[in-house]
Amino acid sequence: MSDDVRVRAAPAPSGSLHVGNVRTFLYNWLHARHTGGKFVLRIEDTDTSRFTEEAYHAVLEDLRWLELDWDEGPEVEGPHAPYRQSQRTDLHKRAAEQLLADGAAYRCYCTKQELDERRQQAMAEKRRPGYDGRCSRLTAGQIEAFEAEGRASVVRVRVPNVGQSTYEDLVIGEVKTDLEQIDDFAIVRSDGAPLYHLAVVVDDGMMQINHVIRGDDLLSNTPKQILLHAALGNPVPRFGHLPQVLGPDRKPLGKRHGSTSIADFREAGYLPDALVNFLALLGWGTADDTIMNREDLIARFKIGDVHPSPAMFDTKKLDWMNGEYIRLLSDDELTRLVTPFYLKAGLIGESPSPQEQAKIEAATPLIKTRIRRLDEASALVRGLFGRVDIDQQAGAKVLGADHVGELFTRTTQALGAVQPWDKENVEAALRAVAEEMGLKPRTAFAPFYVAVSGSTVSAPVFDLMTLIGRDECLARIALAQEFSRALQA
RNA sequence: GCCCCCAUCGACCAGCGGCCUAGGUCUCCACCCUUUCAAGGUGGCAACACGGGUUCGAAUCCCGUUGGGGGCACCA
Repeated sequence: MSDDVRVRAAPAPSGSLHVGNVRTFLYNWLHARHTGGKFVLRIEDTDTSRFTEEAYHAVLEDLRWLELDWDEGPEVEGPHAPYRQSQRTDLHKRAAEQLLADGAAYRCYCTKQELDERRQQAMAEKRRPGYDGRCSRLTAGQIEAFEAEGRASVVRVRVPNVGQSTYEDLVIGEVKTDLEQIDDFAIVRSDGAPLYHLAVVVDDGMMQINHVIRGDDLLSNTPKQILLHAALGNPVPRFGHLPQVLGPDRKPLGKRHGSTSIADFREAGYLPDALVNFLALLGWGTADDTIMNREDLIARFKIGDVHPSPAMFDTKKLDWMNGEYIRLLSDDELTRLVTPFYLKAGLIGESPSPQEQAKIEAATPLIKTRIRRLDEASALVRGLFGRVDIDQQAGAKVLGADHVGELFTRTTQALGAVQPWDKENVEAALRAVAEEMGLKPRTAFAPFYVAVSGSTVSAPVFDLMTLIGRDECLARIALAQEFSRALQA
């Protein structure tokens, strides 16, 4: 039982999750699923001023969208509830009292101002700017005097200043820290609010988390947490530190890199499976396989194989991979997924008519190999849902050619005779005209792309023409004919 | 200033002392296919940061340099 892996994700709810954090959660999730352990979700919402209920729900929604399911946590609950840190402060305070009683911690009466001054002085003298531990040496009389004075105090942990803290990191390997480098850190604020290190350690301990996998920005804090676990009498969990996810400028991925939240990726038309696959490969990989579904990932992922060096978030590869996943979709699935994007692009209304619905479905096989993100689809099939203004550049480039007038005239005649109006016949008619005029296919058909789609880039034109019908086709060709004449004049 | 972590093609990974003439994927380039754009197929360019060791043998182990990142809070 106690051998079962228990990991956790501990997001601070500040809106839609950032891809870097998601990668961390994913690795926790994969580690839990690979080992048959439990994945716990705990919301670290202690800083109530910064976090909203809305942001909290956004986090849960992101995880659900990504299909990273949690075994214990908000809404599913579990034996270690509550799973919101803000509801656990009493537990944290009690732990602090215990540490105080055991002598593992002490009250520090230095004021914020005093600490700031000393820190600045230390910096000026090029010394390490940490706390010097003076309140740990207070006499009973001095403490009494401070208390009588009504001085506020923080609670600090006594950290020995000799010796080393050593642990075996799951991804980095052995990590040694001289305890001299760690000063007596605060665990409770002067207003009584428990601080981060206390809260995590207490919660991880009570929730029996035995593998802590997190970003390496917490690496140098790990000895503190190991100390705290020991002081609290907890079994010390194993730690694994994941390197940063970098932006294209090789700086840690952040807000200034633009759209990096899960909500952004969802809106741009990335699929959760693609994102999961891609993120899994950011810091880990196999010799041969790139496209791996969740089962593959779970089967092959080993936390010990994670690369200890930082990885750059490369959108190009994500785009490619997303395209691969789109092509893996059935037509029905793809239709269902792109429809909201057509709505957003204004191609269709809230509740499409049967005719519109038929077009939506007919468009799917036409876009499937042509998009890498769902939001790219509407541009390719816009002409299917209504007339599109001719793009000036495309028009000038294609419709200005000498053969265009005759091509349009002859084609109009040919299309008038097509019977029945289906793709084979439409295509045959156009090819026949091209051949009569001795035109290469690409020069013969380009004008029709512009006439029908307004652009030279779109879904295949024979399909579009067939779908919009003869009358509409002839009308658009007539319009393009005018455009062409205007150019000649 | 002090401490810690990291270092293979442009990018992501493989490599755990000989299988390495360093492999795969994305990107890029060329060609093929082709109604545009894609998709698909074939081929190509491209890397062990540097310097010292250890060893019969090093991309792999050790040390240093350089470069990148993180930390040193009554933030998380």
